[in-house]
Amino acid sequence: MQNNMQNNLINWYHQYHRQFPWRETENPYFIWISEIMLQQTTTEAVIPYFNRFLTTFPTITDLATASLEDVYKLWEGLGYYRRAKHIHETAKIIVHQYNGIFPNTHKEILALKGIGPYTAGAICSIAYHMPTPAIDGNVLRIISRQYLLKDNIAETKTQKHITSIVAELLMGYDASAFNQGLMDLGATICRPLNPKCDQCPIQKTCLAYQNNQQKVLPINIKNIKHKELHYITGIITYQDQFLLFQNPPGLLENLYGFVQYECESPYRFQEEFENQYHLPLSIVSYIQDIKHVFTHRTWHMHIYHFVLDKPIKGLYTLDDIHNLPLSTAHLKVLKSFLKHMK
DNA sequence: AATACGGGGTA
DNA sequence: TACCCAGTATT
Repeated sequence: MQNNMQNNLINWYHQYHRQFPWRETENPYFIWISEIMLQQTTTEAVIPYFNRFLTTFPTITDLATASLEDVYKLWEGLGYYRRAKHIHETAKIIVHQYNGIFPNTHKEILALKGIGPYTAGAICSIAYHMPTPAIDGNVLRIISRQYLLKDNIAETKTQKHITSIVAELLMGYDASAFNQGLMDLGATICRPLNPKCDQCPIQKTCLAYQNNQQKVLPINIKNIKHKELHYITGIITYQDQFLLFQNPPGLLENLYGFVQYECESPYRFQEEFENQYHLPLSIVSYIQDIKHVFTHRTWHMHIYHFVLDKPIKGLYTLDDIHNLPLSTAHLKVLKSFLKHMK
């Protein structure tokens, strides 16, 4: 066996790989769900969601026949809720077009909703041992260091270049162990900050290490515009019920939340509400301010309690709310209100 | 090519 | 703060 980068990585992986629930199976359905959950999400965050999800929906057919609301509820708090919608849609397609069996060609898998180049490559290599690259943030970083690539990994051009390098490296090796080896190496050794080069199985072939550039690479320049938004967030009650609405397409699509307007005062909120619902609203009290940070915006929620004097559509008891998917931001708001009231 | 899309962890 | 995380879809 050659003492090359691939074998060094694969041997290291077999000896030191991390244990995860999704590594106890090669069932393509389980691998699929894990890879979707792991998109831009840490492994620790995913573990409980993965276990709950597959206990609730042990087969693709179980998932396909569930309600979208139940799928969202299981996703509550995990973020990027479009993933839940895509998984549900895709499960139905697999039942109808593939007889409930997860497809087994790269082309068919890549065509499924919510599955892009990374996820298709990961599923094909892990579930089917196909020689497909799976280029994620870890791989971009490791390959940049290994080959001393000084190009910006945020650019498509650089990502294509790295994809072609990995495709070549993979040939003749177990892509499952190789790809997962890169992920584990990136998470534990070849980390973004303070890489542990002294423990690295592929240190000998690492050009960044040889040139002492491991703390400089990769180059990752992206400009993220961050907006600060101020809202009056209304806890609107009628007797023991709360008024919620379901988000339109866009941010937090289909999740339930409290009514909030981007305005200056609770009196403006009253006006906005009366324009929209054609019903009067009384202001009861200020509750508190809560800040919630998203990737590209921050919400400053100034929370007030309002009451309705007539019932309208969209009122839910606390028991009802327990079964509805809410965003983490508005779960915080609800919690704050309940604490404030007792 | 740029932007929208969550939430939590880390230094 | 700023950046990162087993990225994808849309414009």
